[in-house]
Amino acid sequence: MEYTVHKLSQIAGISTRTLRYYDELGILKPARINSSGYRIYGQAEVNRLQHILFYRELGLSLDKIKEILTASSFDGISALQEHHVKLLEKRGQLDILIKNVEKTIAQAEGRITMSDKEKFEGFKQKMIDENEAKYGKEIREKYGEEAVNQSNAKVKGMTPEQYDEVTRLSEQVMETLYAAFQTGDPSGELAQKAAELHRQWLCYFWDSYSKEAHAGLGQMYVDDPRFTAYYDEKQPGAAAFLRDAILIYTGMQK
Amino acid sequence: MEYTVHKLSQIAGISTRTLRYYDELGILKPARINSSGYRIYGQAEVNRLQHILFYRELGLSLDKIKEILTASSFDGISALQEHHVKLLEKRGQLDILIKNVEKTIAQAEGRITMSDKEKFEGFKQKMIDENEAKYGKEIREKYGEEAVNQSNAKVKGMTPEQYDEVTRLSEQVMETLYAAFQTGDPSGELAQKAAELHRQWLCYFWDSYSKEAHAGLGQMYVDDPRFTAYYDEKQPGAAAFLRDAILIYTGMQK
DNA sequence: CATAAACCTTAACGCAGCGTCAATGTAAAG
DNA sequence: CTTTACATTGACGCTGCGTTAAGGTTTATG
Repeated sequence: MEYTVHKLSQIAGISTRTLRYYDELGILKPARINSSGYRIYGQAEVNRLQHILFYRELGLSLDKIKEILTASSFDGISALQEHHVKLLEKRGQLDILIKNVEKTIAQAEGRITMSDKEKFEGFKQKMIDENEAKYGKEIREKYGEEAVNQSNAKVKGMTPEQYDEVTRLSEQVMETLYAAFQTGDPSGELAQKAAELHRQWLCYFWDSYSKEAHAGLGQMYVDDPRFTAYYDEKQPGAAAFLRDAILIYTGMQK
Repeated sequence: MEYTVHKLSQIAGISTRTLRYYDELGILKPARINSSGYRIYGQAEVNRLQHILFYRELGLSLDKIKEILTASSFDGISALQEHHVKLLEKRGQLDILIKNVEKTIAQAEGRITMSDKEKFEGFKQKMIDENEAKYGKEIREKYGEEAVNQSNAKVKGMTPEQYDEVTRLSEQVMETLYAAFQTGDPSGELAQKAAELHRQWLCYFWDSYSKEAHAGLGQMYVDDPRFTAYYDEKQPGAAAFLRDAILIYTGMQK
């Protein structure tokens, strides 16, 4: 596909000004200029822009991004793997911040005490910035390429079709679950469909399916508060609702 | 405690320049000025700064932050609860970005196909900004105050001591688990301690404990890939290791 | 007791990463 | 053939500080 500034800005969610600025800086030049002087971007530029946005998300300056991208040693795939590592780190920081605000609420309500230092845990971007030196070198040396990707092991063993299907399924489970939750009836059609989709999704990871194990997993969604938070994030009570739907679906409870 | 600019900047992880700038803007004024003209901050200012940093983290301009904080209707606790909601949303966005990079890697390796649009999923901060209107109003109206806090329901029912204990315990589980993982022996002393800590942690959420349920939960940590990722994030294989340790601990397997 | 180190102050300029006009040209649709 | 929706190159403006300058204060140490 070929894109003009406007089209590319649309799909990337940025402004046309930004694209022209990146051109001006030499960080993202269009593939060619047409007869009217319009910037035309191709596939390579789309991918390059994605890299730019990842780096920007991680707080790098445009200067550094240019430096990295124009380096002869730049390799797309290993860069993506570095993005992955850094994004997980960033999520770790966010988790700390979330714990922070939870604790602060508890403290404001007089349920716990909290030091002033604790009140600022999770804000520090310093850690991320300092890691820039390490970033992509030390980490990989320390754990090796394979270990870094090991968490994707199950996904990696899949065919493209399976991968697509499992992604689609997990999204469908969520969508259906939330829609079903609105009805309030775990034995209803929507809720049972959610349970069925959940079963299909599970079968991509389980060697053999059993009703008991399925029902057990549903119970765990309620038993473990971290998992409850996962499902309840968008709709509180969704985890318990899913468990009830699964219990009915598996016939373990009427 | 009372702090000078330097001390406060240290514990908050920001620069002294920033503190003076916030003073200049009238967004965070010191509690008093001492005889030498030094800025002295007190407890109220520490809390206010924390609010400022939360809002800044969520992308608000200093102008808006000032507006919010100086409004007569400002309430600390409900602001904290709004921070909580927004931070969870932000983590959702981050999760999308992480999925994005994982898919992009798979695509680069030729395992799946991916549209150009998909390559920019998760970058959009627009969604967050657009939600600002809803933020804290619609959500609370729809589900009611209690429902919003329902995910914390279990935690809320705890005494300060219990809350502290459960937080400490979950950290200990992780630490002990990772240390045990290094030994490679799920029947070893460290691994069994991790299982014991895990049991203690569970008992804060379960009404009654049974070996079978505990062992079942351990199995679920491996069955559900999302949960596996939770434990495997720092050390791949940790989830399966914990399951094995629990199986031995509960006597369900030698 | 002096003096160096480590703080504090205000004032002013500088910079990145765009947003936002302005003035103008081009493509596609009715 | 005109309107509408694009495109172009400037150029100025803004936010949120970093940084330096030119100086006062406090504390530790020889």
